[in-house]
Amino acid sequence: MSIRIYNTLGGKKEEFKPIREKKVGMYVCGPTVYDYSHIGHARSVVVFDVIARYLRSQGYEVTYIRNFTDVDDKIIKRANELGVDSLSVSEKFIEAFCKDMDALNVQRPDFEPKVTEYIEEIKAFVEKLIEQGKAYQTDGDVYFSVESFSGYGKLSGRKLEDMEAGARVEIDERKRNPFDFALWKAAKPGEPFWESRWGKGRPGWHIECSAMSNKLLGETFDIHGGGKDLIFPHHENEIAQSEGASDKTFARYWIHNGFVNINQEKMSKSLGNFLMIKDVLKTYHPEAIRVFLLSNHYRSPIDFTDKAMDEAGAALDKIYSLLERAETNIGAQISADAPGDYWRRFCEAMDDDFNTAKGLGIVFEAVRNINRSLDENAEMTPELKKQIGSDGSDILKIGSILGILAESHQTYFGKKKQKAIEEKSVDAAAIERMIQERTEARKSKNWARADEIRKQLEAMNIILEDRHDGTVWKAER
RNA sequence: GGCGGCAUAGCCAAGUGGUAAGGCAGCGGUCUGCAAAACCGCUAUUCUCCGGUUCAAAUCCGGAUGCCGCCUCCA
Repeated sequence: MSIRIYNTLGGKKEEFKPIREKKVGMYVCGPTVYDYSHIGHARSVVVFDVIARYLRSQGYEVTYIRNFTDVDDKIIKRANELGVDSLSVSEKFIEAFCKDMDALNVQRPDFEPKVTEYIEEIKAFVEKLIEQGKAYQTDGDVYFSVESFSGYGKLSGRKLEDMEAGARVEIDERKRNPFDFALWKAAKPGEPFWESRWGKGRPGWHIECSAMSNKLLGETFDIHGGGKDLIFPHHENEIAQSEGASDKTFARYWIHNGFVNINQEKMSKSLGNFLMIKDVLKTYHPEAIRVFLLSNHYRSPIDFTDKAMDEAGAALDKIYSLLERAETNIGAQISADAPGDYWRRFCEAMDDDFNTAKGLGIVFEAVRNINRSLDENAEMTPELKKQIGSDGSDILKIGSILGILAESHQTYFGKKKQKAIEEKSVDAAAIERMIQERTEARKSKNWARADEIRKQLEAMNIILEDRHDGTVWKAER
């Protein structure tokens, strides 16, 4: 079974064939670190995290790279606002980014290159383009000449002639074509700079990805990803530079994820509705965030609402509850191994352009079927135990790709209780005492007292479940 | 102005030629002292609308309407 990927370059699904058998080079554009990361960054990072995990599960040896842009106008601006140097701004937000992504159970890429660590490679790349006559220098700036690259516009489906009518680009007399873009920018007073043949300056925005991917993955690699907004101009320009310099295909498969909207509105500075990951994490379990992000196809827009997040949380509860029930019934811990039918169907969904939404549907089918099996069979026969262990194992294996179900159900529900205790200032010991009293009341068939206690707890957002082996409590969402 | 995407039940959503996954909410039922949880059943004869191709279309083609994104160093 082969994997099919929707390639932005060409605009259709294609069978995925890596350059080297069973090896994949993947480069994803990371953040410009001038602020905390928002939920949109989370989507991009989670989507490509899942893609990397899935490819590895299918036997590919993946070299996954995600860069940090740590020199940039916005970082300099922020540094000036704060009265610190730009390096301390970028370091601070790189650290914050890593903290957020660790919280979201994102696996670290193999390399996380920073622009400031690849200045020599970038200068050499620019030099090469100048030698080839594809870039030119004016004052201390160096520009790439878009007209030197005949394929310019092939990724975004634009033509230079058409775009000139747009008139949204300021005319810079020093550029030969308004769409020429900076490879190297001369330093203004007070800006960070590196010495170069063209004077003191710093890299332009696009060149870093070309230089770093070239160094780490070679002139041609398999997958290049990022948010949809990067298609133009960023990725278009990367192609122009890289293919201009090497005369070879740059990246073979271009994958772009859709945006996250907030209550049907685009996140934007004017609306001031940027939703930071660190803030969302205060309210929702990180795995619920992943479930939410993966419940739509990665290319579609997705709408962040409290309702959608509550549903994602409920979905996660449902899966963990099933795992708890299954382990209790078979009297053993379930581990992710011995792939079965659900896993096979999950892989079919993922093979079709990483359809995580369909994959999650398969998880719920498994959950329902196992629950039914447990409802219908009072006797736990060895065969039944084996079946449930195997199906549960599929769920965990799928979870290991989606990056969910990484906790034990004890930890998961324990944390939920803990959170309820802290946030709603309930007293766990008091709850236990009340439950104890209710249990006594029930034994003596004092239903009125039993119901009264339950009502009291309900008022504290505590829900009771009377099970065969005792009463347990849960915090209402 | 140029380019691209989307439109599936009350809500979210998968489905790219073979007769509508899954989740949430709702209603009815099983279980329960009563609940909760879980399960079962019901809830789109139909996929924005109009044409066309085909034995067959939510799926392909043309058109209409509506919504959205990019063309601004926003993932």
